[in-house]
Amino acid sequence: MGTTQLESVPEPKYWHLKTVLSEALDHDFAVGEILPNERELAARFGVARATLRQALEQLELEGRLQRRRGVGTTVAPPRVGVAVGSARHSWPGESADGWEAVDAAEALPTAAVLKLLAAGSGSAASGSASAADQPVHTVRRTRVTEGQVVAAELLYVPAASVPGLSAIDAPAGPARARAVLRELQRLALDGQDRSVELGSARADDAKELDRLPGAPVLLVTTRYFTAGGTAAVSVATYRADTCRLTFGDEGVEITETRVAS
Amino acid sequence: MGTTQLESVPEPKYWHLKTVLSEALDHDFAVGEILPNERELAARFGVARATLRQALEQLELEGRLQRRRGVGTTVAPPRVGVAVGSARHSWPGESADGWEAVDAAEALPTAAVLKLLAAGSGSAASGSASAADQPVHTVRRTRVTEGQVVAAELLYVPAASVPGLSAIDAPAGPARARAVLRELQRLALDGQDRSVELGSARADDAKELDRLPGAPVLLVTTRYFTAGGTAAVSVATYRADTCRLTFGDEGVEITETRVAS
DNA sequence: AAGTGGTCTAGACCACCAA
DNA sequence: TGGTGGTCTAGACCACTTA
Repeated sequence: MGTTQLESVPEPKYWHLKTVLSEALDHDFAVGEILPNERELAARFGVARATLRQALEQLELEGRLQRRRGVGTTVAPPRVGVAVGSARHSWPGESADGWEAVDAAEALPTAAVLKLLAAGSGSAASGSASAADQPVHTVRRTRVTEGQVVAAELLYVPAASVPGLSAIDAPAGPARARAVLRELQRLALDGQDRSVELGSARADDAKELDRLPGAPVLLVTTRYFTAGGTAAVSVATYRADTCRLTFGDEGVEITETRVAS
Repeated sequence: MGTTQLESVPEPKYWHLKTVLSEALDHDFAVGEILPNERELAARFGVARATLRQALEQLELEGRLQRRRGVGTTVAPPRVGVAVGSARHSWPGESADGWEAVDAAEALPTAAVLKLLAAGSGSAASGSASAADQPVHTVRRTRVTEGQVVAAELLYVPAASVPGLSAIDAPAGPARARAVLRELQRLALDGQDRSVELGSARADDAKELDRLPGAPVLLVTTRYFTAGGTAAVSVATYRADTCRLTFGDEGVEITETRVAS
């Protein structure tokens, strides 16, 4: 009666497990060190393997662990900070910032891409279905930081945006991708627009990022504006486990995060 | 022999399930509509409940579904875009942007907070342990968008940063929090620094965000610089399921994302 | 071939919400 | 009180890596 029943909520096992493991990682393990395998860890803590895995999954989500099938679970290094918003208003590929052109192709835009391209154009051009029939050049790029692929990007450039685009005759491959970027850079960039959200890796992106499909990723969507409207849209898929996106307005960079509870 | 064995990889059940459900959500369901419960869905698809849950978890991670214990699973509305980087270089609380001061307190900084505050100060002041002994004012804020709490923030202000801070005598509560912010705004802001990463909600943040502990969140860490160095640091915890962080340099806003595979 | 993490099952019980 | 999602178990088999 008088007892206030303060927090009688039983903490879930996996949550407690995660806390214990997290502290063990801080004190008793070095970066890169291999943990005991899941079956042994589960036995050691007296829980089912599924419960143990639930704790490991969260720690991996937080960038503390790295798990690879057939290999084992290792202690992850601190997340690498990748600059996303430092160079203000520039076309993709204008500065050597770790991006590598991979390939380029031409296709009709999906509904989602069309929607991204349509917004911001101001005039209500959605009346006719013309935009959907216009082909879109897609450029695939990859971003490498500290020897590791941290992001895969798809850039969509409507053929109508860039006049010189139809003259490109390079065969598929990096050369063609670079050619498309070069043409794009000829235009006057009026502004850009960026958003970040959580997603899960599509099969193709996952392969490029050396992760399993469905792995958590940070989706960075950028729209590039010219006087004519939205000239291009890119969707970059960053590994959420290993990356920290930085939007430093200056050269300064945050070195480490993790605010303990 | 001649058969190239093209992609003999069997797609995991939960992955296929997710695809099927995703398309069903697009075509046959309206926002807010309640899905059949997990046991029935599992039976309908002929899989174990755990497998069905794996698919639902991913869809929730992608912001397509919303699940509430004791209630059910509903179709989520499109993510709300919350502006994070629009107002350039301003102290927290300077513009009425949906943030509400909740409380303020004073405590010794944790090692992680200390680290964030130390970096960027230029001079090697880490020699003495003085900073660790200096109390830090912590301000709790909450951000509401469209009637929903989308973020919880903890702002750390070293007492040494702001001279007028020691004179504050307001009792705990919103009034005290606002008083601390007011003092902070008196300083000249030299610059700021921002990073975004994936995390899981601590118990206190989860409560504020109306989620379970461990829910996926986007951690936005901001450092505020004055001539004297890092004057304050804030860590904002955004609901990853419902939020899309926008860094628009202008008034333009992305309206919808989701690039289908 | 042996060992790892990834997937899947068929149950059980619990915490929470609404009627 | 009944129905929902959340947690947990003790198994099984599979895909992958390494030796």
